[in-house]
Amino acid sequence: MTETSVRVRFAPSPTGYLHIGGARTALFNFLYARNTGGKFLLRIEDTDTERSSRAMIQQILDSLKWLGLDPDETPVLQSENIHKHKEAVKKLLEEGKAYRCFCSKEVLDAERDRANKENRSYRYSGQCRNLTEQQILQNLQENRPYTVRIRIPEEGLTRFKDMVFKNIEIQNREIDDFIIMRSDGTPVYQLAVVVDDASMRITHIIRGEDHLPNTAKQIHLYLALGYPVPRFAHVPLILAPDGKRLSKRHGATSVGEFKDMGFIPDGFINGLVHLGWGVQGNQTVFTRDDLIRLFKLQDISKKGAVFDIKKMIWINGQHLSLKTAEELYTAVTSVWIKAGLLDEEKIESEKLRITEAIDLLKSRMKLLNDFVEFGRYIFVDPVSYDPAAIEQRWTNQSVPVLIEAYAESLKTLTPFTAEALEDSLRNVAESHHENAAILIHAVRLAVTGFSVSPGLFRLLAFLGRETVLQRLNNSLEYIKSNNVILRG
RNA sequence: GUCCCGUUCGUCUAGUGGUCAGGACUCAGGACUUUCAUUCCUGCAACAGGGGUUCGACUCCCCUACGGGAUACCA
Repeated sequence: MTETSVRVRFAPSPTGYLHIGGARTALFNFLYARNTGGKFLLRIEDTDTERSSRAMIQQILDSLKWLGLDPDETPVLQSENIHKHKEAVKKLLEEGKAYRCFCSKEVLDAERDRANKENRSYRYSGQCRNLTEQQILQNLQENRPYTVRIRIPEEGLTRFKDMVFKNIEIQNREIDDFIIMRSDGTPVYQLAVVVDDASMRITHIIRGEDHLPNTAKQIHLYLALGYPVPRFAHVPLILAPDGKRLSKRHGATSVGEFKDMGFIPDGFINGLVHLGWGVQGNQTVFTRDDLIRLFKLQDISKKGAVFDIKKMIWINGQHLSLKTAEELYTAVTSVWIKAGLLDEEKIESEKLRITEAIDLLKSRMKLLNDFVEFGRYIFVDPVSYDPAAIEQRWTNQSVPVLIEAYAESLKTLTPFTAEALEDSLRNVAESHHENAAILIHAVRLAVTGFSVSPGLFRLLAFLGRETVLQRLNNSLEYIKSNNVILRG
């Protein structure tokens, strides 16, 4: 790769869990890097020590790992770069591109309040913009606290071409001489990002639309510091169903919660990518490789997207059927273990059998947790039967007779295969002058407890003679002892 | 308030001057002489409003409305 090769970063602040919005930003960065053969980096913006925590950093790292969005280089901690930030401020000060501001916070706040009350837009008065050497010296000698402000040109226009939002123009007079270093000597975010992105040699900044208005400010910093200005791509925000911005306080769900719901990474990512990205054609389900191949920043929409969990679940189901039972093995067995249906040893000892069970079920599942709810009967006899199904499938008076006859025939059936099981069932039905469907439904309910399941005969073959006979007998008993009303 | 941005079916989106405005989710029907939670088919449903420009606007321009973001010694 040449030195112009793409370097992008995801820069979360560890003040909370990684949620859907952050995950999507990380994903877009990752896809862009992979699509262009560039590097995907991670920087933790932990300068707000009050709100940041180690635990949160770990959570974010874990979530990214689960999503398969591993950074290509060691993650950078912003807090470790403070000396660089301070140096940059010093340099700006020396070159006169920034200046010390001795106005107190109280005075500033009061001015802002007044402006708001009078419905004027607030701007810094510029009090300290042109202090003389003399005045500055005197203030310093008096030990008056100061912040440092960047000097923004009073005239002119700042413009840049956003890769999503196209041409953006902002009048310089709209940009305040914003603070880049606090009175306690710590640099402010706006300065820190610019210095960090430059030192990480970031070529493309892909981030949320909420940073769009910050961009002009940052461009002035790049210019003042003599750094090359990177390209920007702002992605629209994700909205809650009421159209409001999705936030921690308002409907945002952490990545961990989606994992717990039973999403698999590829399904989740595919769902995520539809929030603000679309490509010509009718494809909805994309593998990771598809996305890497097709992803273009130009195809990101400018409109905020409302998050739709139903579609997300459907997409996850598509991925579940797309994957092989082997690929799903670890994920599915772990939910089964958690549900107490399996234990660790069997994962190894019954690998073949479990793989077959997954294969039987997977095309009908939407979330991993469905394997527990709808896959129970793979491991244990039904302890109850769906009441609606009882009403529908067991109330025919010939049901007990049919089940009994079928059970009888299964005692000696060889081989115990799907084909043989089906032939046998049809024979039983026919010899009793009944429709095979009646028996099929009755048996399914007996064996699974549900009115729905994978193909019945394959399932019976899988469960084996002993289990099937046991469950058929159980059902007979249930029908008898619970006085299931029989009608002709 | 000011600045910036946006507005195609309920939702996610395709569409860049001439299309019956396409697809997906959801929902409703139907098919698969075995169920559906799989699969397939069918149906419902959209260019925010008003002005221009043009032979012709969802597509270009302006205005209005609505929505979002930003306006911190937070990130």
